Amino acid sequence: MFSKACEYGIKASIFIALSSYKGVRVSLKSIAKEINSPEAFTAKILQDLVRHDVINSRKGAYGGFEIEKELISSIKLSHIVNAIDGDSIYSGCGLGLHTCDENHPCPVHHKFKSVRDELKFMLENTNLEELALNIKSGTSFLKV
Amino acid sequence: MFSKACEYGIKASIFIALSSYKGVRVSLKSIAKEINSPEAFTAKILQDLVRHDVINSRKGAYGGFEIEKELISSIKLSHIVNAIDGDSIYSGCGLGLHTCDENHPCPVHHKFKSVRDELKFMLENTNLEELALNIKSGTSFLKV
DNA sequence: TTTAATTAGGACAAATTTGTCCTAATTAAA
DNA sequence: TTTAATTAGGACAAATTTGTCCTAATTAAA
Repeated sequence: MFSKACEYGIKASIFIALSSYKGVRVSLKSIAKEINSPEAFTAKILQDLVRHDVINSRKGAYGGFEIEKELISSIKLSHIVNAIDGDSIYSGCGLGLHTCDENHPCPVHHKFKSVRDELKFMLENTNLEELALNIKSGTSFLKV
Repeated sequence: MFSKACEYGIKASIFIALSSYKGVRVSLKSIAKEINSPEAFTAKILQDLVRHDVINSRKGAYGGFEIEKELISSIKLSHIVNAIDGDSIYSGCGLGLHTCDENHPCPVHHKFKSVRDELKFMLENTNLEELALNIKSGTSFLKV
């Protein structure tokens, strides 16, 4: 469904949010350990998220990644997915046609519409706060 | 959403179904032309579909690909997708966790459930007949 | 039986995604 | 000012997906 990069990006963002609530920046190292991802590859993805203003970074000693507490609830899954994979999952034709719309639909266009719309709605209406809280309460898990 | 291979596989199957209604086998060449796909790569995908009993092939002169008329309406999108991509789209964890279920859900498990279920339902309840008929009537299109 | 047309399939190449390694730049504490 | 800890980012490598080329096997007509 998502690329590996996107999967790591989502998990990393949740962990950063969780830690930001406690007011502590987290290092690449601890993120990679916590979400069970390859460190250097995760670094690239985090750079991407920084560039897209999803997370903040601070270089140097005592540096790391964080998200402003007040912003956590306003960051949607769609922001993360868009930053890393673009919007091709829920826009773009299911069968890869160059142009595919109501006037010139691919064979599965209408069949897919509700699935894509629901996916889009879900991504745009799920925020980092709720995901982080579920981790905190032990209702969901970041690895294994 | 799907792999390129799967996109080609779905489009090819629809075209083969369409032609099989007319009682004519279609060659790889004409399939690739009709669905605008690379010929040799399409060949591999068709082999896969033959092995999975989604379509039939006949070698040699006057050979090509076909589907038994009576079976067309019983072939679901899920059969094609499963043959080529497996079932990882609608089973398998959205964040790539090894084990992810009700007892040990990833952060997006419940959020994704309805999307995945709807996708699964759609794939399992859409058959080649209806897709082929829409092409025939000009309601949908296989290329551009 | 010969020939032309066709699928099957192996070997490989190109493109993309995933992942690694190394150095530069930066930061805060000592 | 020095040092240790850290992100940024370039270059590259491995793995996977996508795509190509070629020959073998098969088929039906002539």
